[in-house]
Order: sequence, then C-alpha cells, then structure tokens
Amino acid sequence: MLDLKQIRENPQEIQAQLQKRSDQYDLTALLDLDQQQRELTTKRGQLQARSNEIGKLIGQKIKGGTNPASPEIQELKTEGNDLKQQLADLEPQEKGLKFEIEELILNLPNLPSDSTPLGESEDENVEISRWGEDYLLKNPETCRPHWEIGEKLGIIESTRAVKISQSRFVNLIGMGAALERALINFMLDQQIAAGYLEVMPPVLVNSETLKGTGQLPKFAEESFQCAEDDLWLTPTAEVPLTNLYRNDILEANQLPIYHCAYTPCFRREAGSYGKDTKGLIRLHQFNKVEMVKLVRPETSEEEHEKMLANATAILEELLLPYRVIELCTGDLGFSAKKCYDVEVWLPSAGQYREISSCSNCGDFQARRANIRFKEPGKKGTQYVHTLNGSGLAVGRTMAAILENYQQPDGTVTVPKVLQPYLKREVIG
RNA sequence: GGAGAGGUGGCUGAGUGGUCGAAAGCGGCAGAUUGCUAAUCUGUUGUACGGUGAACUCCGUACCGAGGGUUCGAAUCCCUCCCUCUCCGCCA
Repeated sequence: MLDLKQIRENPQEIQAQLQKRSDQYDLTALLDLDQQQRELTTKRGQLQARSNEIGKLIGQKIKGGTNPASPEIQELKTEGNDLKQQLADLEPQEKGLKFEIEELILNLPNLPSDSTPLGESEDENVEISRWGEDYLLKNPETCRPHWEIGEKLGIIESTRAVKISQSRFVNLIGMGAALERALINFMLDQQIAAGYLEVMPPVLVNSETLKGTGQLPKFAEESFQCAEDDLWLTPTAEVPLTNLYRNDILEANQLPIYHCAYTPCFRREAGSYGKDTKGLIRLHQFNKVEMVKLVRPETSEEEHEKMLANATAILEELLLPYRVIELCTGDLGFSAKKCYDVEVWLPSAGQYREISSCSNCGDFQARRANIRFKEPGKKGTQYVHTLNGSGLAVGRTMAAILENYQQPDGTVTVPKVLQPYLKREVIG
C-alpha cells in the first residue's frame, strides 16, 4: 500500500511514478476523497471533543451534588443529544469515504524503484547476466521436452491426474516423486545454510493475510478459495511467511529476519488457457522453496542482491545454465518496486524460462500488513522492508534437470549434488 | 460437533456506567546513591490519525478481541461475530 500522506503531499510525483508502470492509474479521485474525508474528520473531531466535554461535565456536577433532574443538567443533556444527532449524520459519511479511499489505495501498485528499467512489457526486460554456457547440451537438435522424457520413464503422469483433479495437475511417480523430494531437501538445506530459518507454515490462509502481501483485493481470481471458511490456498509461501509478523512491532535488533519454507503452491492460472499446457511448467499445484526477508529499510537493496545470489546458487550447484533479467516497470509485479527473475535454460524450448523471482517490496507490504520495528532509544516506529524470492520453483527445476541431463539412450543423469539425496546416479 | 470459562497496555493482573489511556506488579528507559558483576530510591513508560510547530513539546480524536446497540457519558450494560482455554465426542 502506498503512503496516503505522501500521495497527498506529492501527488504529481507519485502519479509520474505510477505512470512508469502503465497509464491506468489516476490519483485525482483518491485525492478528492481524501480531502473530503479529512475535512469531515476534523469537523467530527471537534463535535466529539465537545460531546466528551459535556459528558465529563455532567459527571462532575452529579458527583458534586447537583440534582440530575436540575435544569442545568437537562440543558447539557439536550446539547449532548443534539451533538449526538450531528455525529450520527457525519459518521456514516466519514466511514463511507474511508472505505472508498481504502479500496482505491489498495488497488494501487507499488512505486517502481528509480533503478528499475523503464518499459511497457516483458519485451523490455533487461538481461543482467548469464551463467553456465559451458553446460549447454551438446546436441540440442535431438533433445526432447521434459514431459516426453518423464512419461517415457514413467515418472510424470498426467492422464490420471486429470481424472482425479483437472488439467494442469500431474502425478509424480517413483523416481519422479523421489527427485522432487530430493530437490526440496537440497534447496532447503542450501537456504538454511545461507542463514534462512525454515518454517513449515499453513497453506490455507485467511483474507487478511492475502491482503497483507497484496494478492487481495485485486487478484482474487488468481487464488483458490474455500469461501465457507474465509480461507484461501496459498499461491506462494511468501504469503504466510511475510504475514507471520503482521501487526507486529519488532525490536530493531530482531532484524534482519530470514525465513525459508517449502510449501505446495496453488494458482488458478486464470487467463493462461492454452499456454504451457504440457509438462511441469504451469500447474495449478506446484512445489516451491521460498525465501522471505524482513529488513531495515536502508539495507533492502543490498539484501535483495544477496537473495538473488541465494537463488542462483542452487542452479550453479546443479550446473544448470541460467540468466538473470531485471523486470522493467511495465512487467513488475504489483507489490514489487524492483524485481529480478532467474530463468533456467530449457533446451527443448530453446529458451530460458522463469524459475525464480526475487522482489524487493520496500515498505509496500509492510504498510498493508502493518509490520513495523522500533529503535530502542527512539520514539515512534518505522515500517520494515520485505523481500521475497523463490529458491527455487521445484517443478520447473525438475523440468530443467530432465531436459539438461537427458542422455541419448533416454535415461537421465542425476546431478552430482543430488546423488546423496537420491542415492543413485541415473534415472531410467 | 456438545457443555462450560475467558479475551484489558511488552508481560502478569485490578477495574462499582462518570477526570480510565486505564490501579498494582514485573519488564524497559532515565537519574540519584552505595566500595565494589548487583542492590536501593526517584522519575518515566503504548500505537495511530489530525492540528500546531524547525524540533522537543503541546492540543484534539480513536484504540481495553471485532462490529453494532443503549446512554449526556461504556473497559464496565445489551446483541452479533471471532478467537483462546477446559471437559466430552470424533479423528491423522
């Protein structure tokens, strides 16, 4: 959530920053409502002050021995009643305005960082670096897509998954399931070693929680909902991990907080019909190891770079070629001010595909989720900065392994670092 | 799911409808003092919004689980909801 005070004080600047994302955001309605609301609040505050005063006065007089039925008291009661009536008129107006303002501001995305490249769409994302070209397949023309490899090996199965669920679900079988588990364990072990405290959080979360990280209200159609219980299936562990500290005032010395978690993630993928219908790339349910940081504002940029390194380290250990791109303003996620995507090489597609997204959300989520910290000596509180990144998407990592490690005979070599986990060197 | 109890400030825990933002204790902070890694004493102690201000301050409003209601006035009375705990049932 953006800072309303800041919007009020620098409307044209904020407008210009939002403009970098797209031209669909207009602050004029918000500013107008804010002005009205503030006037009302001031007026109501004055009336309320007088009303409180009368209440106290009556109390004092009665305690002092004045007859409650005396004209003096009656007169005050009349004034009190009159004020009450006026307040009763103002209050709904004020509430209505506050509600409208809230709705507008909750639908405004974060302001892009100054360093975020300008651009309208993903076409203008900027490649930052590449790694692992030595590990590219030597014979790309004969390589097969991971779903074919998986099906042939009997480790990825989709027909029966569709029967028991829907399209965009799969069964992992035998070594497929084992490889998935091995990857989860490997990734967690790596991130724990990098300083993240593991959490195994609930994956059903309430509406407040989704609002805190920015998935609600704007992206309700992206998540699966259990409406009867006000619970949603988490689209990413970023949601429960960040919300661990919702409404908290942390001590400055608790920061930075690093968490990692393995969770299944659930996404409706509304609007992606026909895209990536095969294989492990775009499923309604997938596994992910996530990293989340809560940090002091002045350190968030540096923490962001470190988090990116934690994500890419996994790919380097697995010897999978990747590149890092920085999202341009037009492609930036709702809550992020700056975002790196890590893309792994998928030889069958002949392209890099997203396998991690590392975002610096600044204080945007902290405002929504009301996560603050307090400096011991100082007065008042500050919002923390929140960051999140995949470390990594497990299914897509499996896809990359199957494709990049495939052998001409149809088997798949197990990456060295996974061999201790999987207790074998070849799948097939 | 059934029955009961309860939700108050960082924590423990008082609070008869009227100077209650809330006693007391603990903790925290500041100071004083004492021949000594600690004790004692004194003072202080939340958050948010708005106004004023360079700032400390000051003023107003709101917050005693949430939302309504009664009243001139609600932590206190009434209603609804949420949550926690205990017992029973069920269950991995």
